[in-house]
Parts: sequence; structure tokens; C-alpha cells
Amino acid sequence: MENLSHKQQEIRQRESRILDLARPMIAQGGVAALSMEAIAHELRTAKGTVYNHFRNKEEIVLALAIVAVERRLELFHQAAMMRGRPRDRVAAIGIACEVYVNQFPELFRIESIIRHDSIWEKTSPERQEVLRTCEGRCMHSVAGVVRDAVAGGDLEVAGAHGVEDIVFGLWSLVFGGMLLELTSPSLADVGIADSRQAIRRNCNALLDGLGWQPLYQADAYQAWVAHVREYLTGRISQESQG
Amino acid sequence: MENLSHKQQEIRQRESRILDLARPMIAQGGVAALSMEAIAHELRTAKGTVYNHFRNKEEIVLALAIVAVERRLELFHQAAMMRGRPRDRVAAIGIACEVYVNQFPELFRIESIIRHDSIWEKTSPERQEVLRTCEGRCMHSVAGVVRDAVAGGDLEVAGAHGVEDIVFGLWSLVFGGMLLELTSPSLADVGIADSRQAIRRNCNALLDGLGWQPLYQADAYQAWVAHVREYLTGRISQESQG
DNA sequence: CTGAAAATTGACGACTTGTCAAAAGTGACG
DNA sequence: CGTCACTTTTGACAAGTCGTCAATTTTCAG
Repeated sequence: MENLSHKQQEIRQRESRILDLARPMIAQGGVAALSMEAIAHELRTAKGTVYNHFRNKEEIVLALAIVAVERRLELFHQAAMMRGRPRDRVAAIGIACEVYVNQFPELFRIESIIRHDSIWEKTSPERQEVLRTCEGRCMHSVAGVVRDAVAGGDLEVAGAHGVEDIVFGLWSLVFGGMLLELTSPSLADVGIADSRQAIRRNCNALLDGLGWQPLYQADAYQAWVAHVREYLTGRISQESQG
Repeated sequence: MENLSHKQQEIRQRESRILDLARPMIAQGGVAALSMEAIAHELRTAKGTVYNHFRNKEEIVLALAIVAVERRLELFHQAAMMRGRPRDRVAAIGIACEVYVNQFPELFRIESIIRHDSIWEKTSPERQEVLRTCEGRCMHSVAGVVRDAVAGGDLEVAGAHGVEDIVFGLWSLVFGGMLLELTSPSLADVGIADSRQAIRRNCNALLDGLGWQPLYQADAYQAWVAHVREYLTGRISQESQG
């Protein structure tokens, strides 16, 4: 019969079910709220079985982080492949970040948890490697657009400010900004009403400062943002249905 | 006698001793490595006594975060008060960030821990308020310099891009960049050799993009950085001696 | 049907955090 | 000096967690 297949399948399914169970737990209260016992209980299985899939609590977090970066990567790719001048395409990736955080806030949170403290150290090198390459591909995606800009003459990489530094700058700005938005209790008190808009504006200022042509143009940018956002969210809902 | 004073003093001293003991623990392995029992043991005291000072593990983290932001604020103030054009003074604050992270890496780490997950929620509103105002003062410090720039005609705050948004941008860029430097395992793999330099360059690009006069000028900037760094580190070593 | 290999189980050890009644210490006042 | 209210300290305790592992059950090829 399909007994072999049956058992194997059950095991494989369990793996993703564990992840599905873990996700909201972490989203709610961080790693501390992720309870192996609770997972085992909800799975109607013994604790040992869960440990059979993941050596660690931390390993689960890492596995989820990988899911997160995969999702992010998908969106990045779609954004980077849109038709337009390079500057439009970086902008699109920025919007992809926004869409990502809107659509999967828990995953964004998990991404920032995995970076932290002691969690990373307790995970297996193999899985670490997976995340690393996934992250690398994300940056590569952005770097490609930057290189296109250079190739097309829209941008000059001056002196020691290389392509990677620019990617790093955008990454810092967007990641930092969104992290602050997520975790800073005092943002509103300080006068940042719409942090997303602020991030977008600052990204444009950064690109302008680098001399990336064509420089920021409010109207065109607004229209483009709307277009990209619709395109990307459309794609998402399509996929989650399929 | 001074018996009353004696007891009171002992208690107050214990409070800071607890913090001193907690600091390296957290630095080493995050909140998980912070053990109330270990602290009590090292203090040669019962657990209950420690709980007499801090309701929570988390409360200790928050207390340390406040220390952290206070240190940061000191440096910001000194940097912001340096003599020079506003653009030089923002740059100085950027350097202050670097000095801060170099000098107190554990505190920077703690700052980013307190933001996280469930920790914040478990702390008392009173202490939360303290941190919030402290953070607010930091931003105020930067905002002051930006306003000076506007007042002096070096910078125009165009349209909806207000003073606060600029502060937020710099904050994102520096905070995000340093967090990535601290926690991203793949930075070197991706071609970011000197992340600090990258951050500085990106900050300058951002300011240039905002049209903040005088625009970036490599030589002058380098010299200024060296000067500020020396000034601030001198101040620090002075204080820790006194 | 059989028997080796794989998966599952759950009691267990070791360790936490946070509580709380009881014990010890403190100091003002007669 | 004695007493007595008040504060501080104590450490056993309840409740909970993680991760292990010998024993048990399940699987499945031959």
C-alpha cells in the first residue's frame, strides 16, 4: 500500500504543523511564549516527538526565520523584476518591504528575534547556513538593481562607496526604520505620525544624495508606489489562494 | 549613630550592585542568561531580597536600558554642543553613536533587548516612562541641531518632510546599521568590510540628499571625525576616572 | 509472519521564576 | 533598658520549563 508514504507524509506534515503552531506563540510573546510542551500537547503527541523534529526551541525559531526570509525574497524578486528604470525598481523593493511587513508582521518580528542574543548560538550550523544564503540572495537582489543603474549611467559609484555600501544603506534605513516603528514606544510622542512615509522619504533623500538619476519627483513617485503596491499585493493574494 | 543611614545606604548600594552583576550576564547570553538566583547567590543574599528591589527579571533589564540611554544622552549632549556649523554637529552626534557603541557594547545590546517582545510588557509603567523621556531627550538633542540648521539657512525643510522625519531618518540609518553590524552574520560575506565607514558615508549621502549645506567634503569631514572622536573619548576616560 | 530498524512515549533530572509566612533586625519611645 | 510596631530578610515552596533516554510501540522489507 501507500503505508510508507503515509507515515513519511505524516512526519513531514507534522514538521510544518509545528511551525504553524509556533508562529502565533512567538508572535504573541516572543521566544519565552514558545512552549515545546504546549506544541506537543496541541499536536496530541509526546514532547519527545517534537524534539525529534527540532533539537531546540531555538531551532524552531530559526526555521521560522527561514520561512520569513523566503517570503521576503519572493517579494523582492517580483519587485526587482518589474519594468522600469533602476531607480523605480529599487523603490519597488522598498515597497516590497512594506508589503512584507504588512502581510506577515509575525515573520518580521521573528526575523528580528533570530538575530538576537543567545538564540542564534543554540541553532545548528546547517540551518544557519540556509538562512545566511537566503539573506544573501535578498541582498543580491537589491545589488543587481544597483548594478543595473551603474551600467545604465543613472548612478556613479564614487570612490570607496561601492554597490554593497549602497545596499547596506538602504537595508539599514528600511530595516532600522521599521524596527523602530515596531518597537519604539515613543515615536508618536516625538512627532513621527506616519513612519512609513518618513522611511520612504528618507530613502529617496538617500538616493538623491548618491546622485541616482532620475532624482525624486513627488508625483511620479506617488503613482509608482501605488502601482507597485497593487501589483505586489495582488500577487500575494493570488498565491495564498492557489 | 549612622545606623539608619547605614542600612539605607546598604540597600541603595545593593541596587546598583545588582545592576552591575546583571550587566555582564545579559551581555553574555541575553535575558535568558540573567538569573535571579545567580545574582542572589553572588550577592550572598536570599532570592527574596533581590525581588525586593526589582519585581522582575525584566525590570532589571529596563533599569539597565535606562542607564544605557543616559550614557548615550550624555555623549549626544556633548557632541551637539560642539562648536561648528550645524552639519558638523549632526556629524558629531553620529560619531557619538559610534563612540557609545564602542565604549559600552553591552549597553547597546541591552537597548535592543528591551525593545523586544514580551520584555517590555512585563515592566512597570513608571520605569517605562523614565526610559521614554530619556529617549525623547536624545531625539530632542538631534532635533535641536536640525532646527539650528534650518534657522541658519543651511537646510530647508521641504513640504511634509519635517524636522522630526529627518531625525527619524538618521536614527534609522545609524541604529539599523549598527544593529545589522552587531547581529548579521552575513555582512562580511556580502562585501561590507567596514560597516562603520559605510554608515558614515550613507549618513552623509542622506544629508546631501536633503540639501543640507555645506555638502559632503571628504577631507574636511575626515578631519572633523578624528577631532570629534578624540574629544569625546577624552571626555569619557576623564569621567570614568573621576 | 518475523525481526530489525525507526518512531514514539512520558517519567525524570535539573533548573527556573516568583511567592509568602515566618524569622530576624531596627529604632522610637516610655 | 525594655517593649513593641515596623521593615527587611529568609528560604522552603508551588508551579512550571527544557531536554534526555530507556523502554515501548509501530513500521515494513523480505
